[in-house]
Amino acid sequence: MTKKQNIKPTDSELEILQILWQKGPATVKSVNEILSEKKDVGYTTTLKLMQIMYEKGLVHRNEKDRSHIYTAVIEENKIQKALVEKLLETAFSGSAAKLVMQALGNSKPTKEELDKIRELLNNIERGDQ
Amino acid sequence: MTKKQNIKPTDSELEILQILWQKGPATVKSVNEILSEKKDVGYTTTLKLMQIMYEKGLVHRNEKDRSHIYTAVIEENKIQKALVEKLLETAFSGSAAKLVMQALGNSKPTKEELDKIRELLNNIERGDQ
DNA sequence: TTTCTACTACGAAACCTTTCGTATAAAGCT
DNA sequence: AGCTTTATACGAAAGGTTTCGTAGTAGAAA
Repeated sequence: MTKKQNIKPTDSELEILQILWQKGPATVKSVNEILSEKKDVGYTTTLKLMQIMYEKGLVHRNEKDRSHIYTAVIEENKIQKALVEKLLETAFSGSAAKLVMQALGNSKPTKEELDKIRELLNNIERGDQ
Repeated sequence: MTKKQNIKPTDSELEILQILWQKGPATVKSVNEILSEKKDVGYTTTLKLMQIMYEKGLVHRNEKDRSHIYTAVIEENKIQKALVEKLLETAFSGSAAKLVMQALGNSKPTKEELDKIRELLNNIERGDQ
């Protein structure tokens, strides 16, 4: 029986997960440093959030050293998938195409990205993957 | 001075907005009927939510009849745009292409949808629209 | 007119998220 | 040893969302 994995991080938790995905294992201190670059947040606030995330099983932590080292447990992909699915359901009535059009319509993808998407489209059509 | 329009509906509010977008103007009763098909929710809960949405300016209501008729004020597109932008920022580090791949990878778009997306890709590349 | 039904209004509880202050303790310094 | 620094732990407040019970009321039915 493995611990049930919570797949619905809050907004603040997501911000922290993003940092962990990007940096890899990190201490509260370093996460907070990055976090406070873009928002005004106290150290103990970040600490508390990360402790809660630990209780929820969103992160793992190594307590060997005095300053614990936290690691994201859930893969970035899984969260992305869940969030896209949720958005699809709650705001696009399940139409992925509509979501895609919105996303593309409001951004400036590079030629490379466009080509990658084309390739994916072709694969889907061929029934690949 | 027009009332400031709140662009961040909560999850429950979104569910209601979706119904209003789909059905057009509707009473609390009919919204609740649809809502309770997929979740267990009491009538007064839906009523309260819609009253709050009214206070926030998310919906408009016609009080002529005894059962008020509610209409979504915000356009579906605007919310979709805002939500996609938020998701892009909070979970995809701004990469629309990644989001698109996720959305497509986990759904089965029809040939028509695929073609529409291809067309959009071409337009973007040509610098159209 | 009285009763019944179908509404709205509203307060308050329950719950969740975010924030931060204070307590405590280990480690390093003098 | 005593003092300072740097951590964690934890409780609790503040604010927001969701839920629902109760009260009030207009209109229909008897």
